[in-house]
Amino acid sequence: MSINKDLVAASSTALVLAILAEGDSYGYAILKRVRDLSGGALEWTDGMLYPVLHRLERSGFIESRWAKAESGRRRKYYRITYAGRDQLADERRQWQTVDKTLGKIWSAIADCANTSVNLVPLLQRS
Amino acid sequence: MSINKDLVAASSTALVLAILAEGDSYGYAILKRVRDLSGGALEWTDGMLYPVLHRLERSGFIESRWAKAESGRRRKYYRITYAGRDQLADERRQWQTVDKTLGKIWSAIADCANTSVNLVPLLQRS
DNA sequence: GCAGCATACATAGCACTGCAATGTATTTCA
DNA sequence: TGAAATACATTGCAGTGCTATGTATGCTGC
Repeated sequence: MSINKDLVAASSTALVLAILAEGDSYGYAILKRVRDLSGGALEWTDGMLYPVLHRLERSGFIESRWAKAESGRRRKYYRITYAGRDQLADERRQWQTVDKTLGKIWSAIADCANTSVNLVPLLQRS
Repeated sequence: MSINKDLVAASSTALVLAILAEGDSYGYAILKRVRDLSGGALEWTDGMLYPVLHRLERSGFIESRWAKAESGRRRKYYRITYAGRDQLADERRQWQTVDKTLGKIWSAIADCANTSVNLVPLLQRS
């Protein structure tokens, strides 16, 4: 299943901030975490994630430091700031508001389908 | 509460299609339905909705016809197509996939916060 | 030693998108 | 008669972003 770009974009900030709220991390590891969490449904590209990280850093929601792994690899670790935690809470609130709205209309459709099951085919044909 | 534009955009197709799956409707009524469903949190502008409706029509997900209300007002009624119903199912599936992903990481954070409650303040200050 | 792969990060131009701002039209009501 | 409500339309400017591409380095098998 491919997830459309709007939805990826709309959820990316919340996901990145939440993953960093779990603990400091770096780009490559974040990519893998997103893939794991989504069961493979969300496959972000490098080209997408890094600009997101840079944007979040510019906004003051995360901060970074270069470090070296035991293997000798350099990594850029990101960490969520206090402002970032606030933003995450806001993102979460917004997501849940919209989710609740969608949930309502989806329930309403399910009710319509059940009560009008005999009428819908007729209406559709005329 | 204002919902950011990405999230509005990402949810607008699903919302419009779902509202029309409930029953035929027209622009102005859709605006009011969205406001009602969201408890006032989602206030779409005309300028946003009509291009969305036109786009969905171009894509074949909805179709339209002009009619006159009892009051004499002209209205453009929109109706979801079969293709539109398929698209709605897809949109729903995608939303729920991402919602589930977010739910997992939000739960994980809640667990982190609970188990590390004594450590977090110390780590943050150093 | 070397090539291929994995690990890690960077970036910009082209393509695209979209909505704020603005406009039109008509009915209702004080 | 004018303001408000009801109803729809549209585009240019502003903004956004991700595809495509690139750099760097460690690891491993041959």
